[in-house]
Amino acid sequence: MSEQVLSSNDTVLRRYSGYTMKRAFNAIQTDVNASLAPMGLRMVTFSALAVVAENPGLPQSKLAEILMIERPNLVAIVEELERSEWITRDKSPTDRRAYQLRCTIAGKRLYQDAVLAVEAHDARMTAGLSKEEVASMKSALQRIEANGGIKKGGIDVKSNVSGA
Amino acid sequence: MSEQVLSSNDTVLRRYSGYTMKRAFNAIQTDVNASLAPMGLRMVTFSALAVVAENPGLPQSKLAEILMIERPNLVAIVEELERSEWITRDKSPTDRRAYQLRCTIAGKRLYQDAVLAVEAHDARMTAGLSKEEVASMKSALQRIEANGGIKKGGIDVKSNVSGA
DNA sequence: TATTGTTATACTCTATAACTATA
DNA sequence: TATAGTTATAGAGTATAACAATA
Repeated sequence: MSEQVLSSNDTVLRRYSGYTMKRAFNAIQTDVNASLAPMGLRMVTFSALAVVAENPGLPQSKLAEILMIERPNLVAIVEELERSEWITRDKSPTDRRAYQLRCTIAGKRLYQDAVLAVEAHDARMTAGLSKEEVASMKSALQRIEANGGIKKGGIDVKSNVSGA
Repeated sequence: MSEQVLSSNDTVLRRYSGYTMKRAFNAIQTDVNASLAPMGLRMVTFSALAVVAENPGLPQSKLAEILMIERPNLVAIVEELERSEWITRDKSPTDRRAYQLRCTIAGKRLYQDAVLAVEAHDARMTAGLSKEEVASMKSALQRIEANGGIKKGGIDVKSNVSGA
């Protein structure tokens, strides 16, 4: 024993917003997925269901844009919701390339239950924080998100980092 | 047109901390990886390098525990840092199963450069927020992380953090 | 020419089981 | 028996190219 391990902690990383945010988000994701799993939903399928419920008739391309998911990756998500008969995909009468997404009755009912589960999850995760503290945190997070979209010298800053 | 698409936004999801946090973290991750890529680092390899730099001699199992990475997944990360000759893996004299991780001179130099890059990244992402707002956000995020470890009716009660 | 939805594909991240060599 | 490091593997999540049908 006593391998001369010092404080053996991550103090040095805690000064970066990103590290702390990653750990908090991991905790959130674990908890929300555990909360939604019993009703057959995941974080992303809940998000898609919510946006469809609030924007009936919207096409997949719009849903993908709203959730910032690439169109190819949305296909399986929409299929999953359709297979469970929580949403319908009807051909658009004005654009025969597009589908109109809408919640079924069962989908709306599930969505209502899921909202309660996610609200309970949110309350659990923010326990000990005042409404003002949570509001302030969300505001800061949205500012960070907005700052991310800013490109500096006209150079396109994207995420693609392939090895090699 | 007028596909009857309403606000076509994600307002309904913005009330959940997790959704806003996911979007903010995506922005952070994209930016930090773009910042570190030119020096051959990613977010996770930077984190590992930082912890090794601050805790010379620690074994992989401890590094995995600190960063909350499963041991099998840490192997490739450590290999990557070793192959680049930024850390060394010496057999522990007191436990022949374990390795002692240490930064090389080049690793320490790279780490210093990377710290500057990550600090610049952090300043960029939190631009427009006061020091107090950033500190408050981090505090809230750490509280959320701590709340995640707590199981209510069960056995798994972890650390009870201060406050409340 | 551009867009919608799709297929195929590939790379990353994450989680688990099981092995070896030690303890 | 338990632990340190490893291998193999499988599941998500994410990104791009290219296609058919349609605009």
